[in-house]
Amino acid sequence: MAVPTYHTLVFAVAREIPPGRVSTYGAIADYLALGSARMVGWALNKSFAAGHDVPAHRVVNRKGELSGRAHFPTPTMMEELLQAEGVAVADGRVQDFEAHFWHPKALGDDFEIEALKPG
DNA sequence: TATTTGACCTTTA
DNA sequence: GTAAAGGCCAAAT
Repeated sequence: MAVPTYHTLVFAVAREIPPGRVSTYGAIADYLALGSARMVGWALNKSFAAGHDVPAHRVVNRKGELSGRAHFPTPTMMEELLQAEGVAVADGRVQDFEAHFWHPKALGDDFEIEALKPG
């Protein structure tokens, strides 16, 4: 966390995703205005390996599909967590995805500064 | 130091 | 309308 790399920003934004809401790789990438959506998913992959407490289960692809479920400890963990938060998931897809969609921009323009503050 | 990979998105045929 | 390929850029090997 000492040096704000791309992961740092992705982790910070992912952590700020409110429960019961889901975001997309493109939304995070667009908010960060860096790299591309691929990097977001790639960064989240390391989130578990690095032991970060990042709610990666709240991040899905543009179609609302749980594309990253296969990378979780268990393939059903992602779906279980979302359902536990009140997000309806069926067949590996988020129901009413647009209704649960959440854009990082909702945090405000000062978030990225707060995220980089040492804590 | 150079090459390969990656939980995606957008555009064109 | 569906299908395929390209583009994006950083991190690990």
